[in-house]
Amino acid sequence: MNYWVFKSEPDAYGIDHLAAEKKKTARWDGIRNFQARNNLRDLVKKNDLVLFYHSSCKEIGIVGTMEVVQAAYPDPAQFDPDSKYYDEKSEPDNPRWYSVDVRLVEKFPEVVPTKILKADPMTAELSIFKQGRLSIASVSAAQWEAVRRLRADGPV
DNA sequence: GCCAACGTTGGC
DNA sequence: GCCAACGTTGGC
Repeated sequence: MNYWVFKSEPDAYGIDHLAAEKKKTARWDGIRNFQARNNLRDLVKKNDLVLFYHSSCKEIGIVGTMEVVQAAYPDPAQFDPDSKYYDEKSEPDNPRWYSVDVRLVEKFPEVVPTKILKADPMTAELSIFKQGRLSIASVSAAQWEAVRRLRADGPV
């Protein structure tokens, strides 16, 4: 089983949106970056665990955890001309973009903010800080454990 | 809202 | 296949 971090702007889709979904489950779609796509399509598997990261917002940081409930399948939005994720270059028999389905496991009582994450030697190495654009990135078991610890010891 | 950093595109 | 220009992301 692998660990991941998924990034999203909460104004567009945040953890509270996921919490409000039926069965707290939703399609994670709109990934339009090739390296993120490769991770999603080839490496993200059912039952993998995911950190939910809020970017470009007031409280930037890790806000909870999710579980992958459905491995990669073609993102239907790429074929929908009305979607902002429409991609005219993608063909149905050779889709460019993929989605997975995720279920909310836990919303943290407090955001674990970037300041705290960057202060910890383990989580400072998270790829979200190393490679800004990667919206789907792997997390080591040690990093996952470090986040769990920061969450438990975090600011009151 | 600004600006730096990076991914993608397109001309050669 | 390189690389400059462009657009977008994302932290502050």
